[in-house]
Amino acid sequence: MDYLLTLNPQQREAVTAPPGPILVLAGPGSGKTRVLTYRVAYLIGALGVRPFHILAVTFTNKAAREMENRIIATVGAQARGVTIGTFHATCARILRREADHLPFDANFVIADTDDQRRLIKNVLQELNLDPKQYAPQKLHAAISRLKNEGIFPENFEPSSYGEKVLKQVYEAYQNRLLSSNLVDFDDLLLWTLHLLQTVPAVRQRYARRFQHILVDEFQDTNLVQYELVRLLGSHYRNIFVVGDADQSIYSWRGADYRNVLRFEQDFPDAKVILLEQNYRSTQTILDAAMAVIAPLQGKHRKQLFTSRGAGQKIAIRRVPDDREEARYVVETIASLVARGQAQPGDFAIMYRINAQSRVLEEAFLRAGLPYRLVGAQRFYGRREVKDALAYLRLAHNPADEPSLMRVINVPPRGIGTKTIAALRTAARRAGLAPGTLLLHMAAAPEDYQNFFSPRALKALLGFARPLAQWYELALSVSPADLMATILADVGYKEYLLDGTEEGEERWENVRELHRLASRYNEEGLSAFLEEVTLVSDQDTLEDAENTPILLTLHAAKGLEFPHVFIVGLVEGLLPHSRAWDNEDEMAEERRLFYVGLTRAKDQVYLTYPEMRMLYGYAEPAEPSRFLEEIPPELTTGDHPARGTTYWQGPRWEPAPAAETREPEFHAGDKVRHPRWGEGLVIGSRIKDGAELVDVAFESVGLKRLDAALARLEKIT
DNA sequence: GCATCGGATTTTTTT
DNA sequence: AATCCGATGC
Repeated sequence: MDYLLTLNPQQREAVTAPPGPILVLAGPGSGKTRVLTYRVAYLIGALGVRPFHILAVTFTNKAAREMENRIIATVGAQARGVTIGTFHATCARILRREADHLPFDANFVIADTDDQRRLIKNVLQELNLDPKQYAPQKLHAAISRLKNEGIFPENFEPSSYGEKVLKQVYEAYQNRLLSSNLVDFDDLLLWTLHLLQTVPAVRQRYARRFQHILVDEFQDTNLVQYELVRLLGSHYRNIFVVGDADQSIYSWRGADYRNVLRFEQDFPDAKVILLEQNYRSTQTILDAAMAVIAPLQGKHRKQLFTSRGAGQKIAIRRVPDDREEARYVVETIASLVARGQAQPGDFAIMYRINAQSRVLEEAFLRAGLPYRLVGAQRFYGRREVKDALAYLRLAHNPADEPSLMRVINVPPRGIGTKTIAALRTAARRAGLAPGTLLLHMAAAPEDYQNFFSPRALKALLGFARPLAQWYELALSVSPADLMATILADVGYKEYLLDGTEEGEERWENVRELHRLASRYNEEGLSAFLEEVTLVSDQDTLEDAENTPILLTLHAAKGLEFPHVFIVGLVEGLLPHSRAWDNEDEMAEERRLFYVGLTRAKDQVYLTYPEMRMLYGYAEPAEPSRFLEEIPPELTTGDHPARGTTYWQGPRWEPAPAAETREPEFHAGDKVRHPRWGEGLVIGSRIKDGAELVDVAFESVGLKRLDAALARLEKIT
């Protein structure tokens, strides 16, 4: 147990605490991953707990893999018996095993966001609801919220007309999922909870099996997850949770950091251990980070400290726009690397929204420097990848309606909206999923002659017959071979390769997917489909390569880098404009910035552009309020409070009177711009005290300008 | 049934 | 800017 010697007293206290409920409040960089890992090792090595009786829940699959490897390194191969995984993956395993008690069967497929949206749109159509009035996205979010609170459609009591509609949609949506043998992300948790609540035998089996439960990132669990932990731990009460309320950044997906308080209430005998010493960052970085979250009130206000010393000041840089910002990032990295002061892999560039990655990518490409982008979306979100996966899912489970609808006419095979509507109707009458009906049709086409026009029947059979073959084939061949067969059958390669470069790229992606599938020869199709659906963004990150990494602040959680850039520090982006009128969301933006800052070991670089791109237009941007709150003495460069004149002239204040100000420019005015020449004013409006003028220039087309900044001159 | 065009709409973060 | 949607014409 040499590893115990490497821990500080608080860490050791946590690792060696006697069984029972334990709450570890761990600041960033305080070694919580080590504590969790060693705790498992200690349970096995010192207390003789059998790995089979341990459940460890992590936030990403990558974290799960790492933890497993580290436990194995500490206590040996027997550690493989520990159940380690994300909530979602663990629940999926339980549901497959216990499917007998549930309204779907064990080979269910997990519906991703895309499937969910598709289904909701279908449901709206079926219920004759206008998707303009009831935005599918909003409904989806509302349904997800209900699920995260543990509410099934039948338990939802609507209290307004809107909620009544919501209930209707939720009900229909849930039925669709079930008839397609699908389970969405939230369902994985919800059905597992339902199972544990309603089938005592199952609850007891798992509660007795998991003598010890450990949960990482506890501040980002939602209510259902909390209940799951509580029920699974109900027999032994050995629940070890680690979290940091200041790093709670997922409330929009139902996470509730108050689970930390709830835990203290539900387990009044819980031992609470504080880890405050930071082993990651310099004191300057910690001081800046604490300043950012100082306005938040909390019960346990932490004082982060390190023995590493002050270190470098935080570099703040003001830049004209996002392109210059990206150039600054790339040049700074290149010059530090050239001078031998850092390795390319020492750098991470973080941003608030994914859209910001593009300009950065372009800058790296232009400079000819390699980079890595963290984000599953990048690959698994591609149309061609989704198509190929939909085919595989369909072969695995023909009842999968979203997958069927996705590919039934891709490549085009004469099955249009009319035919699909007829197929749907026929399926509903027969009480079958459309895909199942197609299987029947392939076997006995004559049964359907009366229902479909000859033309429709022929088109449908053109799909139904191969589908029936794939369904057979799926049982006997590997996922990779199945994929190859299907794609060859439908001529997918020819469909993609249309002579354009984009087509080439798409086909490359399909081949990449095929390569991934070939890793699942042993585990089979079901495992492959599950893996590709549950990948998290971080899971796509491979450690080996020595290149800078681009990622969102959310994806940065749990990671650390010597040098961290956070870009786009302007009002509207960080904090995001969606948080402007909501105190809770604003607090979360603050924590998000805090998470970003505390990822850095040695040096932080913050940048803010004067102009922000929005929907293709440049708009003037104000420095983020968070930037101003960092004590200037911790920084070098362009701290907004350093008295650097912001815009030319007096600083632009959104005065109340300005709201009623009349625009100086009007549609029809002719104007001249020093750079773009003559143009015609299309319109002008006052927004936040600034006059925004839309001008159509002969030279460059339509531009939106701030009248106070652009030197626009009226001409007659 | 399908391709094309123009207009509207969009972006927060992700399992 | 990029994508999605619906209307139009073939």
